[in-house]
Amino acid sequence: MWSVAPVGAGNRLKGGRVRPLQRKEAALNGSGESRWYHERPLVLPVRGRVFYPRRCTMIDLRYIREHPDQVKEALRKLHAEAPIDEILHLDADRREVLGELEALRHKRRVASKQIGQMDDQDQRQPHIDEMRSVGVRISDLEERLRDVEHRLLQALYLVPNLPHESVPVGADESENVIIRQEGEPKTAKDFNFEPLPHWELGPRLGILDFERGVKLSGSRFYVMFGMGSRLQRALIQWTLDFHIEKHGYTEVYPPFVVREECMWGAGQLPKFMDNIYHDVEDDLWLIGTGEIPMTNLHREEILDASELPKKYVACTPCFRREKFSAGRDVRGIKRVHQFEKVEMYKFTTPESSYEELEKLVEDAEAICRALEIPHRVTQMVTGDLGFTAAKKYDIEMWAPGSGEWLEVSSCSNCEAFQARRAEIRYRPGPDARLEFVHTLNGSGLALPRTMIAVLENYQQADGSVIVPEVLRSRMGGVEIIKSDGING
RNA sequence: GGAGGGAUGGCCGAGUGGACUAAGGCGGCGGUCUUGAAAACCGCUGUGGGCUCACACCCACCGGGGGUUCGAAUCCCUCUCCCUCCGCCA
Repeated sequence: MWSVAPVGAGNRLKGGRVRPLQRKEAALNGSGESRWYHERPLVLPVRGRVFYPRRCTMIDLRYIREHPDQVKEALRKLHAEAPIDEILHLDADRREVLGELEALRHKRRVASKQIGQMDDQDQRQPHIDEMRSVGVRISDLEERLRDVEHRLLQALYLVPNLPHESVPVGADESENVIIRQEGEPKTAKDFNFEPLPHWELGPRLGILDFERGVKLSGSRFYVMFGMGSRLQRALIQWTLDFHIEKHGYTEVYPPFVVREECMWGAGQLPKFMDNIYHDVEDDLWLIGTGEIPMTNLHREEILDASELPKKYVACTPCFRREKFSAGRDVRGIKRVHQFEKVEMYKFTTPESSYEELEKLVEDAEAICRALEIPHRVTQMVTGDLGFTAAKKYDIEMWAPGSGEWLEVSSCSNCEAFQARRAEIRYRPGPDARLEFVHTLNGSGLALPRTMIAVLENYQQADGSVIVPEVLRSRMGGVEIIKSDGING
């Protein structure tokens, strides 16, 4: 059960919340007074155990300990905050307590062995009495240690990944750097008519239905019909096959709901707690991206150096509460609660991860190119990196109807950030120490936005949409989606 | 949903309060022997942390957590996971 030393509210995660959890068994059998609800500490559990900093997060802690100024400087560039001073303080506390505790444990161990070898009860008793008092001190120190480690770990989990040196410094997304662009954005002049946004185009064709989405599930939900649904399915299959056959990825079909520790491992918790759907009944979490199950495929594993890099691709639904973007992008299918995404994921050695990041971006771009849709690659500046990435590129497709560049892919190198949280390691050589792998993820691509780009780029004056050539064989040879295409 | 059985090192597997510093075996690494290999024999073997320039040393880890005890793989409580059978079911 989750019994740890009591921690004051001030030690709880900033912005987090402590969720009451139903634990009938615990309430019935446990020692606590609470009847039906237990407060759960916000500590990463792994296989049901509390995940102490002595485990994998220690490497990160050691870096903070030895380079506090660099860490603070990096956080400043990220425009992020983390309790570094608190971490340093707790770390010092921890080591002080630990030193004292271990000395006492050693003393007890030696003495206990001697007591076991004594026959004479009168001879034993004074030693037993002494060790009894040592045991009390050990218990006290252990409780202090638990408390300190608990607080230390909570603080550590608030530290975002630090940026790679090659990432340009910038405050926010407005300063992101355009790396390259392929194709010219199409304008009304190119079309010879005013291109429609997909939220008009789709319903007119009878392939997108927002009213029924609301009827079934509420705002930000939608229904696709006929050739719309078929177009998406063709895109998914074609994209998966593309990455499998041309880029050497292994297809994965993972669960779409996961345990809480998967969320911590992938870096979704604690930061994005309020953006994730969570089933309280069985304590399962709906994935917001395929990155989550794929990160955890090798959680707590030691990979063989010879099998790196491991490259996976999966199409998964993604569920997002979008609590942080209320009122933004409310029209169309650009920002929705449920969508499909083809996700690429790599486990690599530290030496090759940046090379693999470039390849990852190229793999995603190849999809844009094959679809013949203008796109560009942008690099995130430090202020727009997010919580888990050390370096990140976005790929944007031009949507002429909506009149904007649409982020269809995001490719990140998380370095050891997720590997450390999920404890994914490999042995670099026969006698080498275990090291954390690097993990990378990249959409290849996100379906609704790719659908938007296809619909808006391939639309014609009469409201019909040409099917991109590469998809036709998967759509029964259909070349044009017309308004009578519902049953097509 | 019901009943039962389990969880020990890379793997198999012994271990009911003190020599567990975890038996034995398999695998792996090194060596002896050999022209070479096999076999045989000998030795070694995990993870994390603390303290260290380093070595050495110390602490923890037998599914997780808590407890009893001078002392716990072993006893108690609790949670999780896995397996088998029955029931239900796409």
